[in-house]
Amino acid sequence: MQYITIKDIARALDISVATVSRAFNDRYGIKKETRELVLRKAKEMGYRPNPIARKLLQKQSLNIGVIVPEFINSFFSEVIIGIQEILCKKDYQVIIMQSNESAYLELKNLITMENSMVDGLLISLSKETKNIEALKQLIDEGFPIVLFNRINDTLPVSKVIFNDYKWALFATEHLIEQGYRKIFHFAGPTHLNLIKDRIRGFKRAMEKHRIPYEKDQIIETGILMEDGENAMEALIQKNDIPEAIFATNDPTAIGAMKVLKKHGYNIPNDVGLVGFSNSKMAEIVEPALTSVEQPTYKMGKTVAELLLKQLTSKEPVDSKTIVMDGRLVIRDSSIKKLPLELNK
Amino acid sequence: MQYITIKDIARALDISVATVSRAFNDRYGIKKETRELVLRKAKEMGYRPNPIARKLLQKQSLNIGVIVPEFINSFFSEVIIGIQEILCKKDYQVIIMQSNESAYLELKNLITMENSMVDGLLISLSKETKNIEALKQLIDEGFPIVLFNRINDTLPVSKVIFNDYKWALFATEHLIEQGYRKIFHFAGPTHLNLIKDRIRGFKRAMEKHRIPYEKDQIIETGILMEDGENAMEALIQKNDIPEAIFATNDPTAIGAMKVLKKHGYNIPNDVGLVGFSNSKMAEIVEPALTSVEQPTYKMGKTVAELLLKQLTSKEPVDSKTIVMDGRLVIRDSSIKKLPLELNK
DNA sequence: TTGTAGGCGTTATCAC
DNA sequence: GTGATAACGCCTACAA
Repeated sequence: MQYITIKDIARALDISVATVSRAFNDRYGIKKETRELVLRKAKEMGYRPNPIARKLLQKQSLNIGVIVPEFINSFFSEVIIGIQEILCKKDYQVIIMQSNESAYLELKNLITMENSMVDGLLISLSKETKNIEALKQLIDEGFPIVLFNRINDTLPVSKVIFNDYKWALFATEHLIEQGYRKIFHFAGPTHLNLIKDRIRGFKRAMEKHRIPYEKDQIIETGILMEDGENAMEALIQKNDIPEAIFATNDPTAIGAMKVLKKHGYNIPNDVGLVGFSNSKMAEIVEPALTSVEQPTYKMGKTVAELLLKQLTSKEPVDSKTIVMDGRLVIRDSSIKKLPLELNK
Repeated sequence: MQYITIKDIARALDISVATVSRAFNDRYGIKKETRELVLRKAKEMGYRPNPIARKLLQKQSLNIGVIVPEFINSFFSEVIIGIQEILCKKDYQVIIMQSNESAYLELKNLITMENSMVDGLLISLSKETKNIEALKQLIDEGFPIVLFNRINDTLPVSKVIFNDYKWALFATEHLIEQGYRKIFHFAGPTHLNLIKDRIRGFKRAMEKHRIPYEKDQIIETGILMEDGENAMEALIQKNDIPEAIFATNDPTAIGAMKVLKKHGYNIPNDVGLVGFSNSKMAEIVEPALTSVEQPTYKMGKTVAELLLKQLTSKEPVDSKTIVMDGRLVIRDSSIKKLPLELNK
């Protein structure tokens, strides 16, 4: 591949490279005819500006790094689409890396990104991440970073999160309103903020409705389907069957559903179920799973816009935290059938 | 962010930039002590080489573009993980773009990639793509491209595909072996090679087992769950109920399943079902869906390796087509229950 | 309005 | 073994 440069154009037209350069940039300071001449010739020769040269000069890579735990599940894929939507328009390129939920890989990604001179970073922490020193240092150096979804409260940067507390509260309240009382919460890794918030929401709902609950009704399960299966299996072994479960995400809810069905329990009549994230799977399982929908795409756009603001404004931008709202998608898994319907 | 350059190091040590540069590159041609001195100082000053300057000099961006129809469903996400696995190790960065199954957007992505001077391109065509002129031209110019999964036969480049014919044949044969005779095929957009191959496989299986079938047992449905729903709904309206359906992917199979169940049909006893791609959803629906598993991750790695070979070898590399194998994951949706079991 | 020249950070080719 | 210096492709003072 031989690329045409402004030198080639300059030579072809017997003018200086400066003039050619001006034709593309300076809207003034160049004679209209020259400008048009250059532009025509450039098109004819198939010239395309070399972005790398420009990047070297402007000291920016126009690359933004995105580090997410994974993008197999649609949650992060959808966020990424939102991110790209905004950044591509501004000629940024998005480099996506997965931490695979590993703190080690996350750090490695971080370093790779740093070395590759990305202009900014959008990060959702792995479930393992506890040590945030490297991140903190980067932030302290003034490197533009926005955290989203899986954040760490103590880091002084802009953040975009979901109102996990509120929607965990609503989700639990929904179960209460359906008449369920002995409600369990399958929680994820409790050192994550968003998991803590969901637990808080669960507790608040129970307290608000004056429903007593035991500590062990909140079970730390992990975030995979198997985790939900295992937790449910353990409860069944103990013969400690909940009336309903509010699970911290869809996979664990579906895992629980699987095991419950296997053991002959009817959902929603014996056990009600609510998940979180409203994945594609929630629509497909039977009964369809009630779940909290999160504005993934919009979250992506918001994160990107926040970073963009930091990147473009010359003065340091105050970091702020944007809290996004969702909605509860109510499906069969949490709506007790009336006796009438049952008889059908 | 102020970056340290080799100039800074040179100045600090009162030596020339050439020597500093050599310390990082030439393993010889520099005194050991000087080398160590430079390395130590560099570390101390927090020096990191500027990849952009290097790229400018070597005339390569170390960026690889990947264009896929979407990455919400896990198929392409998994392929991308394989791609990254290989390319990141070789210091390439991967730029991912989605065509959203739109030929227009695909072309736009292609142009963006071209302008951003990626060193190579990995492409899976959108379902709409018919006009391949732009791609053809790029290939003719010698631009390194590898196609995968959704390919176009006529383009003279390396390709990585799945053995759709064989596994469509096996999938259909599996249904035949289970005793199903009136088997329908829900096909996707028939101008895609992989869809054609799956249709061929279906036909071959039927012919091999001397099962007569009508043309309208092959239905072009699209690739979404709704497409499967609509096609099934239409069949039910016509009261033309298949004994089994081999669907071109999991979503359409699951769409059909949904509608069949709604109308009171038992799967697998009234209607057998087989999908394609073995998505997460296949495990979760009820009954679990028999589906053809494709080696997505390995496909990604293979595609990337093929491109890498082109990128590194100096002589033009012969383009070849690699055909990958999978397996049929047999689940409940296609295994007729014996009367004994039915009585339970 | 146009051209000359210097520089972005690196590597490579010469001399010395 | 080391140091000037010229690239890579582009932009931008400054001079003409």
